[in-house]
Amino acid sequence: MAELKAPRGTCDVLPDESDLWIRVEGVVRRVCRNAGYGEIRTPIFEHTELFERGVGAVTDIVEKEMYTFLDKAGRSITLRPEGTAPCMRAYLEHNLKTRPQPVKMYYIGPMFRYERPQSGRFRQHTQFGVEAIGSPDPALDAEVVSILVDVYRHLGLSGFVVHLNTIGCPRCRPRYKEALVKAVAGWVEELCSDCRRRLERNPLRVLDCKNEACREISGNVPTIFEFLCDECRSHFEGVTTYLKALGLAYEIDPRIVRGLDYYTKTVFEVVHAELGAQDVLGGGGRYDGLAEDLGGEHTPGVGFAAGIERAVMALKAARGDSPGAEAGTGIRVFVATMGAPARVEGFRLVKALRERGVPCDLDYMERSLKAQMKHANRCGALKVVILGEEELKTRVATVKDMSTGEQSQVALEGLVQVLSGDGPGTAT
RNA sequence: GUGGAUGUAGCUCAAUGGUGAGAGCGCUGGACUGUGGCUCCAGAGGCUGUGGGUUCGAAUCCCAUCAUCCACCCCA
Repeated sequence: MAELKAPRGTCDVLPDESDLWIRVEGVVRRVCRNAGYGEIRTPIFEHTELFERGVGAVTDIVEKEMYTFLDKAGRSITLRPEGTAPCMRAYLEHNLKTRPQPVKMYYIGPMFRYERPQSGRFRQHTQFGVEAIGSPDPALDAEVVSILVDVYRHLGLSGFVVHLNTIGCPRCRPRYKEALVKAVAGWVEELCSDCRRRLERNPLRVLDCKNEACREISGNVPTIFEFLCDECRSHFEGVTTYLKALGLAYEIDPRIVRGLDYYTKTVFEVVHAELGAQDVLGGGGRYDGLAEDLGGEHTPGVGFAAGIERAVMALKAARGDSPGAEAGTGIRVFVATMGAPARVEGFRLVKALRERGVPCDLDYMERSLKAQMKHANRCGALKVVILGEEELKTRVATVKDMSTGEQSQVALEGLVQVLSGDGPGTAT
């Protein structure tokens, strides 16, 4: 057992698994680009103040989960815990309002939160997300939801559900909070200790408590829909209209409230049944107040963030998690050689094949021919080129098809062409 | 930060307080001196997480610590 291990809550993605990651990232990029979103790459650390003001000073993230340190000049720096505030910061800093609106951006990258690790939760995790900044149009809310869903659909994932809600705006939300507190007032004794605390700090959180008793109580409480102002009501209707137009299935779930302060109006989550307690694949919403929180002028925006680790977990759960017949190394051709002169020839051949875009490899362990064949098989090679003294002498290599076992003789000169699929192949 | 479970070979796991800690898979080699998958044989690989303690004797019992897993809180 190695004495040096990856820090708590972090992990290595080994080559076996990285294929899956690359697939997820590829789908994200394709779906985003098709919808007119360009990639933004913001720093991995920011001034601590950005998150204190953006995410909200009384959120759990800011209160206890940030990786914060002083740099050598005494500045307070924080490893980013989320991607939306940095995107908005970049929008304001670079005056992106001077560009055609809305500005649509996506990102993929690591986020950091000092939390106790558990299934689906890490101290460094990777999020992909999109932000559409500069327009209050409910069509954008729906677009953003559909982008997230499309990513999962294109990954072949099923068994996920879109939960949709609205949490109003600074005009109507306080009225609802008040009504909520009043409605629960008679049952405070029945609430769990966490919820009693929530009641004071953030009453909406009582709605998504997992405790049975709390759920029963909050189930009988008025929903926010009765308290929405006209603007929020029509915005929500707009969002649902557009979602229906897309034929996108969703469930209105008055319990989802989200934990970051900047959300207004639309909030949503995509949950997956097979993920355990941390079942949220991704979530997001509208944040029309964020720009002002950061000292900019009023600028509406919507977006989401989703966890790549969780997407990968869901994909693994779906395929029964049987990497089994080892995904292979992606090698198509293996060049087996015997003797030093043949190895030099093989080394050149491998280089030539790679130049032609054929993934190939040869032995580096001084293995016997037999062992090289075995190795080639395990690597998943489709063809093996055998080069020995005889082949060198006659300038004709033996090519074995690993699935049929058939062998053919191919002149060295035409080998690259045959193996790269250009020529019909076979000879002499 | 809180609660529970678990730490033995690269992986999955055995071993009543009592010889030199084992097996399967994987890895390397051989049977087959130039031919993979199947089979058989062999080899390499361990400070039993770490540090204390109890004991004639500890992988095993006790304490501490670290780590992992699961759940809470919260979130991706």
